[in-house]
Amino acid sequence: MDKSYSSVTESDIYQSWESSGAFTPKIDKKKKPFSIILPLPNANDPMHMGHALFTIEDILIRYHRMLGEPTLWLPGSDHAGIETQFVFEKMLQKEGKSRFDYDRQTLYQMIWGFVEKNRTLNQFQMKKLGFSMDWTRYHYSLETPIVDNVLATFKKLYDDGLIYRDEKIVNYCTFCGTAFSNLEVVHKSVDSHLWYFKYPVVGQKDRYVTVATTRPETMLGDTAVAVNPKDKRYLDLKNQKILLPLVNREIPIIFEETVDIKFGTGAVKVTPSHSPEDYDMGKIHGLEFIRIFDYDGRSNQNVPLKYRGLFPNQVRQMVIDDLTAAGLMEKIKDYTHEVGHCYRCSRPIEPITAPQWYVKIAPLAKPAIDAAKTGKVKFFPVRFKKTYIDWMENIRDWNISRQIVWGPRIPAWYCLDCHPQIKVNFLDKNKKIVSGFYKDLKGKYSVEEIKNGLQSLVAPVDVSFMVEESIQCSKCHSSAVIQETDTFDTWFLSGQWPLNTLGFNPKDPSKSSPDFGYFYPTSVMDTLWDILFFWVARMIMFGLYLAKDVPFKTVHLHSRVVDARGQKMSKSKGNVIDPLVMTEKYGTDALRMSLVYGIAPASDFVVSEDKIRAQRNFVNKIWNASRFVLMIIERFVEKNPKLNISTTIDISKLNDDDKNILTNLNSIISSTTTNIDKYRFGQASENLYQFFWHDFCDIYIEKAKDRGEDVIPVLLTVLINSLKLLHPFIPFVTESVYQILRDKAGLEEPQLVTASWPKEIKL
RNA sequence: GAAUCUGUAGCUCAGUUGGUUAGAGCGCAUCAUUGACAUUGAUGAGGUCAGAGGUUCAAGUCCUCUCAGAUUCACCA
Repeated sequence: MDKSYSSVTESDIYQSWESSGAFTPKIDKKKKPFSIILPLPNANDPMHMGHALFTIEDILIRYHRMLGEPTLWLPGSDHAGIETQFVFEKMLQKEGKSRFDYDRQTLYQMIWGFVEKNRTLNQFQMKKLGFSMDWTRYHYSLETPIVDNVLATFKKLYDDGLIYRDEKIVNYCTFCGTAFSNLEVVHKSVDSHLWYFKYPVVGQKDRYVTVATTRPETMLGDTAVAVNPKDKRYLDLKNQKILLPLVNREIPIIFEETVDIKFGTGAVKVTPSHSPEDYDMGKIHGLEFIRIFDYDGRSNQNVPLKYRGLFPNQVRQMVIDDLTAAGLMEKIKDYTHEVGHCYRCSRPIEPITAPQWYVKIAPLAKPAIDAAKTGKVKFFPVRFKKTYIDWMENIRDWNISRQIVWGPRIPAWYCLDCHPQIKVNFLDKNKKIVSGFYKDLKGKYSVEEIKNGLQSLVAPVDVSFMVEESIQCSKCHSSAVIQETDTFDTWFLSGQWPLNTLGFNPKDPSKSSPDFGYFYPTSVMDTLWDILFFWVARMIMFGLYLAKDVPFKTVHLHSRVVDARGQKMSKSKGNVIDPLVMTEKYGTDALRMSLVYGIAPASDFVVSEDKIRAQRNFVNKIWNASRFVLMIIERFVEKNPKLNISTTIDISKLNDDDKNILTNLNSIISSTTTNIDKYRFGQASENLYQFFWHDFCDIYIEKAKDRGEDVIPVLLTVLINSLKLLHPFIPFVTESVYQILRDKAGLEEPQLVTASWPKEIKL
């Protein structure tokens, strides 16, 4: 609202709504509820245009509230594991520090404090945008009861045999210091080269096998060369060995059908510890796994001395130089290929073997696929159903462990006395980093000192663990028991969000809160399509697994906001339009309207200041038209101080103009209702705009200027019904106008936010 | 490599199950208006709906192909 028109501010109106209790639904078993769980924003993140699109949810919520349904919009915010830690580490970096300067308890406390400072900011901002959320039911993902539930879910999965540890090849970012799921890897096309190396065959002078590779540096970890058994060029190499150059290790030649005869030379160097395909080959052929890069990104003791302690690109150059010098470089060709990059820091991902925690996903995915196929969960737009099912049918086991601090730790405990081969990293009393195997450190450091200064531990996959917290080992009764330092993938927690925010009890579902029984499954999950797999799919799986029902009946995927050049808005590109700046400049109503006006579902759409300005003019129009109606009423009251204002329409007294506008009103009531029901917000807002501005203002009101007081009932009826229809889109101005009208014309309903949705008028 | 989406007025985009002269906002032109309107109103110009073929009484809308662009998924050296 343009502030110059009224002394009532948007925040006054918001407060009056909130304090009236309008946002807090009352459970009424006789009525069907309507509920939406807010896609939880990151707690440390200020709002951007993407969040402003929650306007769509507010439209649904306000509409259903006006229909008289007990309506819940449940807000919350997420600790956002890796995202937040990444932001925090950037701050540390500016101070010349790093995460390695702190033990994990201290680091956790520091991040906690950082998030607490920012956590209320986006709440304030959501209120600015007029979102009618039930703040009495607000949740934060690290609240103790929520975390307890998440840990209980882990326990249940474990008891059901769906949790396991394995040392597979994972997507590891050595800069972020953690593994990622496949979804978190961004594939980018990179211009590089194919290097052709000659590997000598053992015992055969001048017989070489030439391999082609994009990653020369990994050759130090080769443990085989693979050729296709049908490849005639290599038939003589059965049972022969290769002498790996630079390393002088004898490695076998294996025959593997998956090797493409046509690619390169048809011979592949095999590095099982640093390539996903080679890992599979290594498993099938029982090859040696030699990991040559450590989790800090540097080469380790598994390579010859001169190559140790270096980053991959440094090793690459040395290997190329040394092979060239040895006359083993056959040729170098240009080659473009896809390389995985960290979605967080954009550095190349190092495929690396590491022990991780996994969820067996197939048993969870199956019911979630069925739910989509049978329509228990509906998708809008429907094309996303196919995307969802395709993805779910090809899903792989879910790596839920992250080697970061910020987030709940995986509830598993190891006994260091039973498993002295566990490696620990910690800060000693003097704050110096100590790394090593427990068996070597045992005499020198107490368990307490290790625990207090702990940064991380690495436990081989064959060690046993306990899933109940205890002070003693259940086998040897040692008190050297230490908790896993891996934390959960954020989505493991947020995947259970609808359950946990509504008070589901995973230990005993019958003891869940009344909210859960009433509001679950929720009505709609509205979110951006880019977290369909990350979040929506996981919520469906967890919902069905834990509560035996889907978490929401409809998934509505909304559009993505892009800039005028079609680019995704992001801080690093500097093309962000700040919704709060727009709110200040043009009013919240104008911003909201511009976010839904004329948009198609789930396609990118452009927000520009022009568009917002156009909607500001519309909001002004509403204000001014209302002022005109008020003026007519005031004149009437001056002349007839003792008469009441009537909104009752006497059909026999209507002229053609009256009949026309009322017919149009009826049709806009019915079209707006179906358009919102079918998520056609763009159409709904366009029709309303057209009706109000042209049918009502330009035609009816213009003609009304020449008429007497008899115009008042129709004028008021159309205005009030229009305000109601517009209210979900344009809440502030409509409410403020309505309340003035209420006082002048003696209307019954106290506020628009809880007023009844219009019904067609009988003519 | 697989899948999906997009191509409609100068710009940004709507167009629901195929149905009369294809719509909006911004911009542009002309006129009017400053007594609801930090303006607004009236009128108008501007489109072979990417291209080709097909189905149909009827296609922007359905089918096939071509061209152009975007995105997502994917372990190919």
